[in-house]
Amino acid sequence: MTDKYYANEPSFHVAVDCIIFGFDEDRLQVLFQHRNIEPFNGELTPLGGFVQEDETLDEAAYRVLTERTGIKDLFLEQLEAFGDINRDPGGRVISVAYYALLDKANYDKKLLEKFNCKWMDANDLPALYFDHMKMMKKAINRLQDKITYTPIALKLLPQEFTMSQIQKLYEAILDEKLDKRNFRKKVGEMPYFTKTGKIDKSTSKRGAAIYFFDYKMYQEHKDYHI
Amino acid sequence: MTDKYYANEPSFHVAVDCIIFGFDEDRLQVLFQHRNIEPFNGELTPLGGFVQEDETLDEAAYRVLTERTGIKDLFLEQLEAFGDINRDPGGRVISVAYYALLDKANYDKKLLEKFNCKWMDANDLPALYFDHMKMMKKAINRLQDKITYTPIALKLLPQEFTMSQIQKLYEAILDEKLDKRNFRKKVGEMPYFTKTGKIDKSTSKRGAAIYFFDYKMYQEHKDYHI
DNA sequence: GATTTAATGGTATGAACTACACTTTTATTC
DNA sequence: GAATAAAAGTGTAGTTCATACCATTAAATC
Repeated sequence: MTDKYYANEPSFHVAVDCIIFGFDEDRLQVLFQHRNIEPFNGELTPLGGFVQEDETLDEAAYRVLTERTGIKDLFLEQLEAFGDINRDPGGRVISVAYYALLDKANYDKKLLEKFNCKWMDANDLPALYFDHMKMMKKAINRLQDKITYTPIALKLLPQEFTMSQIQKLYEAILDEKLDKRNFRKKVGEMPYFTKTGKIDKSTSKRGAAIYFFDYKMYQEHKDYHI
Repeated sequence: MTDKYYANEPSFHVAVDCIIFGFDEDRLQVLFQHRNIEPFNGELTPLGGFVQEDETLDEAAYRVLTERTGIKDLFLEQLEAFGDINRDPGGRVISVAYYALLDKANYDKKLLEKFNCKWMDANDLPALYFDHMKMMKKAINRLQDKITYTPIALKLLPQEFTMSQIQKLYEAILDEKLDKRNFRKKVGEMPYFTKTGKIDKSTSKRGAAIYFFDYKMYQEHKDYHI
């Protein structure tokens, strides 16, 4: 990389930190890793890594995410850059925070162990170092906001799901009970939630209709909200 | 700055770019500067500068802003970090975009000339280089979003203003006509818009009531929206 | 005092959200 | 095979909120 114009300007290590959300039955969860570098070696942190010269910020985040979870079908979005001078006592590091949504069921257990990762309940987070708690709060706020006008939350579920599952998912994210009939009414009005015809009997004797989300149709009818 | 832990990681120039909004009678405007460094020397860009070792990102943005406008009472918020590899042909630079709102009336004309700055109409932007147009779009979207649930737009007006002024301001930002009665109804319901008792006769024979925004009261009654 | 110019104030309609409780289905149990 | 249990599924009335829509008022100018 040529640097003939800006050579006199200071430079900084730049990292990405990914707040990775998963969903388990009825709980929103966040993925942490035991840090394997000093300082704070061994402590829990969001998954992160340093940006390399041959990658964009988004690519760095995607790399960290895929190499440690193996999951490629996910939602990933930047939150904000964090640049306080002493945010990391190990050195001046500017960190760009991301959040991601993925289906835990796709997560390779071996990778989880190999990288020493751990799911934690989003309502019961461990003590966090640096400004990681700020990132967490920002990520949860963004997620809560965004699921009210986009269907990104579905990335937390398998491709097929029941109404009860979506509702539990929304309740977990928004951290409040929702009215069943009103919720189903709204979701039912959206043309891109489609019945597969299949029935899930795993959670009730009666069985629940299984839906899938028609991403193609969604592109044409974005005008409905949950 | 110690760097004993991360010394092997790459490092990058980090810049801030500020999308600065102003308001003039009935137009939303954006401040640009003629770039004074190669490449693209002389072209219009948002106000920007390199982050220094002794400052946070926010501080860098605030510095760029105050040193070139002289204004200290403003709204400043980060948008997002931009890190494409070739976004700046002059070298690898990761830029953190900010947007700011300020009252043009406070702007020192001498500084404007000294730094070769120029207000442009937000609906009639010049050709922009790098990813500056992306930043612009993001800034305008954020602004449009945010004024519907916070009163930040008032930072674009003098401390005292008439109802017509706020309405024109909102119309300029949202780029649509608003119904006068409905607008006044909503604003009137908010306790923190307070009449000063003064009357502005500059724009009408009848005269319009002058209001001010009670920031203290706002802290207690955030539950009203425009 | 006639004219001009912008400021001011209210109502009726439709849309959207909220609250709320019983019936259906079928596997399991006795 | 009748009773039970457990979750899925369904509709309506009330209320709140957003929208559409103009005539009157005040004061300065001529």
